[in-house]
Formats: sequence, C-alpha cells, structure tokens
Amino acid sequence: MPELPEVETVRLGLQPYVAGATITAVELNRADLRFPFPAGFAERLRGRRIGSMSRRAKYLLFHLDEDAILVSHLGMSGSYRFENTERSEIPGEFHRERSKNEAHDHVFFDLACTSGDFARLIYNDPRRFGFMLLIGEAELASHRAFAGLGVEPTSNRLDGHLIARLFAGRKAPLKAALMDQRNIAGLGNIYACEAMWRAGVDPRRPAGSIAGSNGKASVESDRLASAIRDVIAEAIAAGGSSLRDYIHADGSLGYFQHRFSVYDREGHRCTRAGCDGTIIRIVQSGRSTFYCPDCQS
DNA sequence: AAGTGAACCTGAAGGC
DNA sequence: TGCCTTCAGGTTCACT
Repeated sequence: MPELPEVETVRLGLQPYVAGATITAVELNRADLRFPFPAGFAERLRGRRIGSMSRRAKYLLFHLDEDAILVSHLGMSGSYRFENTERSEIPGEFHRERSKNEAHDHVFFDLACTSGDFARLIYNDPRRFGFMLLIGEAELASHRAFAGLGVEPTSNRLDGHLIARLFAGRKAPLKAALMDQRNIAGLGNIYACEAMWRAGVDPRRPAGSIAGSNGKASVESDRLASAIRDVIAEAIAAGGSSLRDYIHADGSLGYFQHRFSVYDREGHRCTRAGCDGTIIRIVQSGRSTFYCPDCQS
C-alpha cells in the first residue's frame, strides 16, 4: 500500500534496525521483479554496510558504504518484513534454517546488526510492480528514475505559487496533474483525492484553472497546496503507529487504517460540515477518483 | 508537446 | 462449489 506516507513509514520502521548493519548475504528467488535485478546484485551487496536510509518520492534509499545506494520501489504491493531477529553466532546458516518462505518472497537480506543481533529482512511483492536498483551516490540526481521528479509534498517549497506555476496553461484534469510525479513527487491516488476534497476543488477541472492569472498563486492554489501538505503530514503521523507491527512482522501483515474523507467511500455521505452531498466514484485516466459533487467545484 | 490508454502481474471480492 | 468479471495504493510506453 505504498504512497509517500506509507513509504516514509516503512523507512522509519526499518531505519533503526538496518542503520549500521552489515549485509552478510542476499538471496533472490527470481531474476526479476518489474525489471531484472542489476547484474551481480547479490554479490555486490554482500559485505556492504548500511549507513542510513532516506526517501525520495516513493523510492526508499539504503545508503551503503563505498558511496553506493540500494534503491527500492514498492510498486503497488511491495512490503518488507523481518524474520528471525535473534542472536546467533552463525548468521548465514541460522537464517536459512529458520526463515519461512512465503509466496512472493523475492529477496532475502541477511543482516548483522550493530546490536550484535542477526536479522533477515524479506522483500515480498505479489504483483511484482516494485523494483530495485544499485547505483552510485553521484548517479542519483541524473538517474532516469529521479531526474524528472517534482517537489516533495513535505517540502515548504510546495505552495500556492508553485502549484500555479506548474499547472498554468495545463488542460489535463487536475487529478492527472496531481498524480504526475514530475509535478509533485509522491502523491498517489488516495492522497490526490483526499487533497482535492480538502481544498474543495473538482478533480475534473483543467489543472490550469487552479492557477491565477499569469500563473500567479490563487485562493485555490493556496488551498490546494495547504491541503496536500496537511494530508501528507497527517498520514505520515498516523501511519507511523499503524504500520509498526507490519515492520516487526511475525507473519501477520498490519493494515494501514485511516479515516478517508472520500477515498473508497462511494455512496457515503460527505463529511464536510454543512454539505449534504454523497461521495461518487468516477474513472480518470484509468484510475478511480472519489469526490463530492456538491462541495468540490 | 501534451494528453490518453494500455500494459505489466497476482489476488481478492462480488455476481450468477 | 466454481467460473467470470472487475478492481487494487504505480510506472512506463505507445499512440493521437
């Protein structure tokens, strides 16, 4: 379930365990996910020490020694879990014996943690839309996955003026413009819908109609920028608690439980004070959009 | 160039 | 019970 807040929650959950850990072994259950794994993937990771983790848009970045970065995108259904987080003197053997191999477990990372514990980090991804890259720190900015990405919705650079400038003259529906990672990087279907509801704007409107004249900020572009930043910040805050179990996994997946205002609420009453509308679902560029036709205009 | 739609893949849920 | 269709949090590519 990975939009930006979910990816950030995964990062926050993994970071304390993997920071400072050394990768003692990597096993692949198949040669590809969405793309083939980079040549020599497992071999190149073995023996590397993980410094820290960061996130860009929906990408997880494991910063390794020798200025390398393990990039992980979770696609639609990717997840990480730990198994066998116990002390052992023989890392490789220990994990191999005890680890459960569930359907769609594709990558196994054996880690020697700074605490002296050993842990096995497992990447699972039923639909295999996720992928992993192994690149150099210097390559990051120019890599095709990152070069075109827009502003982080958590950044204070995201304001009404920027939205107006990005959207001015655009005829694509507002929803499509918000989902376009070249504009705002990390917004997905859920939070695009939620942000438009909070801002009271119709997803079908041409994106350019949000901008003021001459691409200046408008009341609506200001409202939309605030809505995006608020909903993302709130989701990260809420996600932190609800996904923690999922990271500690003992086999059971945690579920991201959230109160959505519109997403997946077709047929329900709009919850905006004073609005009597009913949430409807439409399809835009092949994706579901949920909104209230009464208070989003 | 910008915008739209199909493709990638598996599983869950609902209708009959 | 099973079989069929539709849908799912993302990205990329091919086409108009």
